[in-house]
Amino acid sequence: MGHSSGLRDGQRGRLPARSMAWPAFSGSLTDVGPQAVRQDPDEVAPRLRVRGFILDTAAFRAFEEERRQLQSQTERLQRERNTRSKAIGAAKARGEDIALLVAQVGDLGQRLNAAKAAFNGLQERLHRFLSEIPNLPDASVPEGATEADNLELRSWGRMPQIDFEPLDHVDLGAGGALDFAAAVKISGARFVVMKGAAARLHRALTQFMLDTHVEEHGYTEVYTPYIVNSASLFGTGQLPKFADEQFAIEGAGGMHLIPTAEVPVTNLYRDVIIDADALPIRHVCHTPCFRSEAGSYGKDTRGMIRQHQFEKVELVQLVRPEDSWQVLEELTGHAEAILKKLELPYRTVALCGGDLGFAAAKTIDLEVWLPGQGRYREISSCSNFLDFQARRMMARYKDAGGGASEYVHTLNGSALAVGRTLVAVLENFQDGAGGASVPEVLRPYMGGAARLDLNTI
RNA sequence: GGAGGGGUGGCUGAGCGGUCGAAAGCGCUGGUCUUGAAAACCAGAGAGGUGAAAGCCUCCCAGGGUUCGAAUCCCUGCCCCUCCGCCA
Repeated sequence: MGHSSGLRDGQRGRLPARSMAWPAFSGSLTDVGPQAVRQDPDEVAPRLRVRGFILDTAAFRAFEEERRQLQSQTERLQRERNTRSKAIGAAKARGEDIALLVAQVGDLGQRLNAAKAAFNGLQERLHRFLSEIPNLPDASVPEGATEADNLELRSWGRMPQIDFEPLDHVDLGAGGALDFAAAVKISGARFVVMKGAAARLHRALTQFMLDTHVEEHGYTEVYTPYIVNSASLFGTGQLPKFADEQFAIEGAGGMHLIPTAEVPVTNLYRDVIIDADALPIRHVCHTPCFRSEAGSYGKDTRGMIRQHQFEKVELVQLVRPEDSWQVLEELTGHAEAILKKLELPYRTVALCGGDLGFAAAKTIDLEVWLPGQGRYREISSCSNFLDFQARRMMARYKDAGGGASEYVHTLNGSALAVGRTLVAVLENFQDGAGGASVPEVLRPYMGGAARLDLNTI
């Protein structure tokens, strides 16, 4: 314990890369982040292979060897400078002539600067190398490369009895309720304009989800900025590796549109030592999410399944390490509760290693049944990050009695993606007459209406 | 947008370019005292890197510069505060 491997100190979590702290390593090899690489690359490499990440242990060893050499050289010169300067100061205090001493220093400063530059350059490359290593998957994560290898855990609900050919949401909204053409004109592909009943349904879903999590699941609602700095994106793991997937704001010094509320909400606790009594911390937050969808060309181009802008109600928890697996189950249950209340059939799957996000140790997806497409589609993703994000952002907790601070564990999950939920409601509750019935729980949010007319806007 | 003032350890707040990693107070930890607590008194304690260890090296917002030597001087950036202007 207390063992640490920070690359740079006193500069925690700030970008650019040069000034970012590498979070410390302070635990056993079990269930720690890639920092364990520094302890035992050979132990970590096979575990990373489960998610398809090949750890270049040879490169790492080369880095370490160079680091060792440059660091000791730099520190030796620093020590010499300190010693000589102190001697000069002491001589001066005694009123002696210091000219000779100063002359003896020679080109020490030059040599030190050169050594420092070499060391800093190495540090930067090493830091980049380490910060692009994903979290270690939990032992329970199934092997596999793609979505097809995900493991179905359970399913809930009954498929709707539709005695006509079900339409998908694009056709259901073709009367203008979902206006993709308008969105193309004012923005471009992968956007939607919702009108009339659809727009109201979208708002109703959001309010319903927020109210449920606040009133029934004990979450505290937060409202956050939709634009964040790079340090925040580093903290949750979107940077440096996934810059392409974010929308950066030009000329704004590293500001980005948020890809998910996870970023601003989790980063509320960046560089914070939380009172242990305050745990668990539970936040629910509704935000738009912005994703460039780079690399998904040709994928889900029809409809509003994959958009550059969508709304999401997100659950975020910060918990004591020993509680995080239990909390993953609970948090997933909170997301499931929304689907159940909406009477939407879904199934639960454990993501395989290859499908796992960068920062997650384990992820459970909820997939809702879409009659219009005749398949299940992801509508929520609930993950345990263990201390991976906490290390990146220095989010720690401390017991009241003092003692060392420890990293919290962070979790989050969509509950739910609002746009996809709207799609699911329209497709599952379509009535074959250009409309859809409104799930009971939503009616109070829809002015009591029991049916949506999608053709009148 | 304009004009000023600032960023020092958990907090408040000192700090002539040379034993300053940094005074003091508060808070914190341990002890004495007390039935217990409070008060009082005494003692202790920053974070990190590296190394088997001794030790050595960083860190006074960040980056750069001047200097034998920078918390202290200079430049740039970021952030905060006050006033003016504009504004949902």
